[in-house]
Amino acid sequence: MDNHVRVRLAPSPTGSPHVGMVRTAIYNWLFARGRGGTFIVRIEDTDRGRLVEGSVDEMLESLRWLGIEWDEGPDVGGPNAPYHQSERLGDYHRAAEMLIERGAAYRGDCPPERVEAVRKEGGGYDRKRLDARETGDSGPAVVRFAMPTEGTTVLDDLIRGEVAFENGLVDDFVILKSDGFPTYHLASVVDDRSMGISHVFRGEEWLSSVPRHLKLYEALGWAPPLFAHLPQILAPDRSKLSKRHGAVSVREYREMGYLPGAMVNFLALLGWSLDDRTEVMSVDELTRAFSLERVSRSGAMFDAKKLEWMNGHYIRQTPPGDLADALLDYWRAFPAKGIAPPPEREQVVRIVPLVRERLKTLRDAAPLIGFFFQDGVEYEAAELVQRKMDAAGTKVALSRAHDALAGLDSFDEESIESALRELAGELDLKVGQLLGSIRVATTGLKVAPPLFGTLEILGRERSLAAIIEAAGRL
RNA sequence: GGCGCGUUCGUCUAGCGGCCUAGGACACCGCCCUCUCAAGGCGGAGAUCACGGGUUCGAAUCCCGUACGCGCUACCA
Repeated sequence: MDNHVRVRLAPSPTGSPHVGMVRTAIYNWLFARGRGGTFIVRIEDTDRGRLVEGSVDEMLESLRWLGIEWDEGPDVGGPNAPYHQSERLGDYHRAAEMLIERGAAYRGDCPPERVEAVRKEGGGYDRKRLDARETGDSGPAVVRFAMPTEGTTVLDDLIRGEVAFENGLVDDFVILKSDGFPTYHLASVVDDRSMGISHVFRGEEWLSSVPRHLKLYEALGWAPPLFAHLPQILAPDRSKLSKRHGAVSVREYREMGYLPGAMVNFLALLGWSLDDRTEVMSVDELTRAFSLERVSRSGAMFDAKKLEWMNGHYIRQTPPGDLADALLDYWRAFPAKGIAPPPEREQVVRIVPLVRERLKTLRDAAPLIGFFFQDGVEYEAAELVQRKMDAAGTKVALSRAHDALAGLDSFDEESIESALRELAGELDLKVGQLLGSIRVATTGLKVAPPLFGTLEILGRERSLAAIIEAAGRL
């Protein structure tokens, strides 16, 4: 039973992959993986007017980046595979013809206003009146589904339970457009059937269309798949999430320095939970734990702050070597947010432990460690002078620090720390005051990685030179 | 307007009749730790469980109604 699971993600190539679409992808994927099923990506490109060049590639690239792998998709189907609906027009036309022959659909070429008008007259209207041959109207020909005017259609939704719809309230929707392309309703039903889809997980905005789909299956003589309508992802103002609310495409999050693991984990939790405490979960754990029973019914607001926290958590969990690789990859992909020229991996691996718990995103790294890779540091001389100190005192402190460090047998973190702490005592300064001056002198930053480790990595020569130069500026 | 779905701390949620004087996480506040900033530890504030009726010995949990929010109502998906 379980190995009959075949689910699909059916994106429309109309722009960048939205986080809502990605969440739907994650649920489908986790469900399939958890049950030894198949996960398919099918491109729903039936609206030629809204097609956006390159969006299929961007979509697939985003899924790949997230680690979401599909078993069948537009890149593995080969010619005539049903993965681009635009290549399967014959299927939809055949289905439409079948429906027309059975009297379940009809060709109508009168304008939409006329359809509406005839419907409003009510009382079991004769659909032939919608045909131009009868009415004398003329417009582009479309095929409409003859929706039953009586009875109730009931769906047993996997998440929401039974939902009933009055057939008479659903209009005769278009299944084949005048340009020869099918609408979503026909195309998805035909494809889900031909691809052997067992479960349809999609956004709740589709719930209202269910009676159409169920009646289509019925008229075609096909058994429908199981349905689960997922809660929506909301913007901070509870409206639908869109560009005006900030980043909505996964590409943007990638560019902002988010880790794919954090992204998947966070999105999985937007509308689903395991229990009352487990939040950080690997893909393996998610796969094992995911179940429809625990998907919530109400919409979930996209909490960027929590994503940020989770990303920081993932960064802290990442071993230094892996984090260095992630940073290098990130800088390579987005040079503007990196360090030029690209640093040596070895060097980054050494620095990473110093800043790992200070990063919320990969983007935070460059400003914090860029000085390691620059020749000189920039700062205002006044910044060297710490609280309750003056220029003269700072100058003395700096040159004494230089001497102390110069005399060290070994220029390692521990030796540096004890030397500097001792010096602070001798100068009757707070440790923070002394280190503050040295920090600015060597990094040019007021907020920087821990100083002792920083100096060790910087090395004796560079450290001493920077301190001397700073003293000279006072 | 019609139809459908939804409604527990600001946010994500736990809860599926008694364990709830409602638990966890993010955010927020305070303290501790501390070379800056973080991270971490400890503590705090924050939800009369949308509202009103029922059912029941007992309801956040079941039923009905109302309100509000969202979705659909396209030759868009």
